[in-house]
Amino acid sequence: MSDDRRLTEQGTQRKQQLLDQAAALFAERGYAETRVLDIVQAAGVAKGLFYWYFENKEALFRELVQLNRLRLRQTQAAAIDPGAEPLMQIRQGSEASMLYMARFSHFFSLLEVENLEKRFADDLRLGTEVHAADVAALISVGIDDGTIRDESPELLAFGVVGTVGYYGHFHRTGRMPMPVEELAAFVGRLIVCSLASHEKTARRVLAHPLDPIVLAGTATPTG
Amino acid sequence: MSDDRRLTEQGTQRKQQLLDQAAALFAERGYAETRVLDIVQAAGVAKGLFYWYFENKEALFRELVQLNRLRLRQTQAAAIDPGAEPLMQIRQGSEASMLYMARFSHFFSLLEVENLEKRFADDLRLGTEVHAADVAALISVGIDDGTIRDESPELLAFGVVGTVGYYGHFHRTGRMPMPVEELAAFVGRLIVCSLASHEKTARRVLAHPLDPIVLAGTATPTG
Amino acid sequence: MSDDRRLTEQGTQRKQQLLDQAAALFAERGYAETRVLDIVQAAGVAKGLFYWYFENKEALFRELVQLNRLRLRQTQAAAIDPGAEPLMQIRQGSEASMLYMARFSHFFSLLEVENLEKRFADDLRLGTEVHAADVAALISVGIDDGTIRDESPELLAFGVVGTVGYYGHFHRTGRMPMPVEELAAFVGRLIVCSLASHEKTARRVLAHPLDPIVLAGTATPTG
Amino acid sequence: MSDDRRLTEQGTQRKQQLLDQAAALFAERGYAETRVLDIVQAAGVAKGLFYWYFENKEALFRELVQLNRLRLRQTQAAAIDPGAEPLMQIRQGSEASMLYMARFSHFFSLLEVENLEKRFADDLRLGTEVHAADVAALISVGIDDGTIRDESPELLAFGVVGTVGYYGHFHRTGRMPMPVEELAAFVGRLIVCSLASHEKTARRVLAHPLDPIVLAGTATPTG
DNA sequence: AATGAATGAGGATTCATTCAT
DNA sequence: AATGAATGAATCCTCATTCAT
Repeated sequence: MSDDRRLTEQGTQRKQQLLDQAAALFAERGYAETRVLDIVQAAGVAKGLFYWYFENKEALFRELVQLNRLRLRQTQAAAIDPGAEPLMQIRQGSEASMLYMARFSHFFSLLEVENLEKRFADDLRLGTEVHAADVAALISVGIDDGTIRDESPELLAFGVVGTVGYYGHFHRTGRMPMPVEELAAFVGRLIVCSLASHEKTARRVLAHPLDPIVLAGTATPTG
Repeated sequence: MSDDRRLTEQGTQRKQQLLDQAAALFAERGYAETRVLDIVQAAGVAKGLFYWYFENKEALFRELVQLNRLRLRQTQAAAIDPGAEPLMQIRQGSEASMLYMARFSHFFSLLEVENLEKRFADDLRLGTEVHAADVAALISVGIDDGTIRDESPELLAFGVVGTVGYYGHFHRTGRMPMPVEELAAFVGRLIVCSLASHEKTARRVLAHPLDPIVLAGTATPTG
Repeated sequence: MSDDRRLTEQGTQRKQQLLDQAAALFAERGYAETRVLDIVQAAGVAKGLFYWYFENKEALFRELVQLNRLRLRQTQAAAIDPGAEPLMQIRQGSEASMLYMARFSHFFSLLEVENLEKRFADDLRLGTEVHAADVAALISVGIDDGTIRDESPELLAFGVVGTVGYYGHFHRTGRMPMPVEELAAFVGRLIVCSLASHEKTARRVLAHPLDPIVLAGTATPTG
Repeated sequence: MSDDRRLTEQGTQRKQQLLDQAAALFAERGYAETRVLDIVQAAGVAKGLFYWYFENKEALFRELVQLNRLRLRQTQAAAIDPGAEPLMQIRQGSEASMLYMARFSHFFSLLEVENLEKRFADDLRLGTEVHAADVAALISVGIDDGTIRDESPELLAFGVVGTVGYYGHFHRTGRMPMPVEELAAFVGRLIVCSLASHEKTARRVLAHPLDPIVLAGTATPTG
């Protein structure tokens, strides 16, 4: 592949198919352990075709990561009620993230490669960094209006992102034997409790259940 | 290498040296990206010598993980006051873990390899699993005596382990620009707040500072 | 492509365009280093089209060589005055060759591929061989009439061909910072001096300048 | 291979062996057409071993070129009598070059890759460039003392280098069916005639035969 | 004529592991 | 213990060529 050429309808599908198969394989056995040959074989095409659509294996990976990040953000945005109080927005975002991660776990596994593949670090980090910044902003507001404990917003924000990430991870690796919705709700509660400045604030935010969450990109088989 | 033969004084040092260099390289660029050649070059010895001390690359990795796990547990055990209340013990263990992770970050990175290398999953998982079980037991006691929120102990325990893990990770990746002691204290507070059943419980547990924590294995040059 | 089918007007142009681009690329980076993809991209058409006009890459190359050889011979023939003395004819042919090589340098580079691509050796060799034979015949006459040194005509002929070839090469590779006409005149002088049996013969042949030389194929955009 | 490591006696031999085989193959079928596999198979070793001694195929090639250039210069230096007149020195150098090129023709073929492999152009050009500069210096002296025709020394020098190169080439490609010594003598004569300012100068320089020429590096099987 | 898609043989390079000394 | 040498399976990627539309 040389540049961003124009793809036909069929071409677009084929590319998507390769992305899908690659995502599944990466999630199943890891990036390094997945050969280009595995991907094309899974898609039932010849090896050379891979390079018609992608510069190389790494480029495919990056495309995958980018795509995923975009969708997660869309899901979060859709789940958050801009009019709600900060703590509530954080809760909404967290639960949405959990559900998204569970739904597209094979995709999301990719984001955990962070340590093994240093060369992807920046791409991957970007995701949490942006998310953390969003949360930090909400926390600042919460601290100002007294609903959130007065600690460093950045530090607390990393806690939120981390908690979501870890439970997602535990869920993916099969250590959370429960419906995702239940887990998501639990994580929401945990985060609210860890941030709330007072018991009653926490209780108030947790009082009523959230609206059902709609995941982005559900239509395509890619997930 | 065939079996666990007896090593001379020099041999032991040489082996330790290889373990150290490997740990540093694994942490820096990941397992798959670190070649045996890199390790021996870093240690300044010939390639063939590697196999005098280790069955193969994987065996070295496992040895590293095991060693690390052992030390972490020792550190935690030393930091925990068996007579203190559950929440306090959890706090002590968490802070100790944070300090340990910061001190031996190059070692600790290994525990995050989890996803990429499926074949190490079990070895690695063991660590968090055991830790989580310990914490869960303490949480159960706390729930019974009313100091900890009445949620699934297992779920909450994963939160504790996860929080420690994530902040450790963020710290390693240079996103926590502060002294480790401060970060450790923050994490302790966060965990206490997320678990405590009531504000006053949290306040009580957080009232006085912890005893200074002694890290295991500090003596060796490896540590 | 299967046989020599009849091309439409546009088809002929398209083919010529591909030949041109290929010639330029071959000259610039060599045969093996030029991919079919490069050629079609340079021509702005799709890859598949290449095979509509050419059997394969090798066939294109041979076509190019043949075309080039033909033109060179035409140019030489036009420049030579059949009535002049042998040494003069050789001089005329040499200068004409130099000018041709300079004018169509991208084409002419092809004749130097000889060594790398053994499979083209015969095609390419043919060119110099024929040229050398022509020159040798003239030399024989010159030896007989005493104007040319009495050495093996074949050996001397290769010297003429070689000299022209080398200076052409040096010129192409940018090591002759002077107008081609001047270089051509120099080469003519050098060859005359190297062949002439006596000083006065050389002086006589070099006494007057040559008629202006007309290059073959100048009309086409290819040239 | 990483850097310039220290080789054992055996290692040095093995490396030389690979260089030899590669030189022979490159000369026989060209650089691009020679696979690393061919080289190691010719040497009877495993593929991987190639990379123990050479960075890659290109590095081997460069090493070969460099080695060859060095030897040629040594041969030339040994053949030239510093006390002789310029034209004589040029004659001596030219004949020595011819003999060297014939003796190590498989090596020397490499220098003709010039056009095909643009990426080697600089390495290869260096050889002729240096040679031409040496000759040009001698020519300048000859022009000053009136023994050489008054033309641009640089231009004339390229003629000398080119003539030697071309006859060497013709010889290698089997078009000079005669003993090398004879061909070398002929080339010497041709060059002298092409440069000499007067017949008598040429005659004087060509009057007596040259001392026998000793080739550099004859001892090793490498040539 | 023309295009984008698809094929697959082929070649370079890496690297864990073994071997001889 | 230690070294340099050797092995070869594994894998990425290239690119001429063919195909379907």
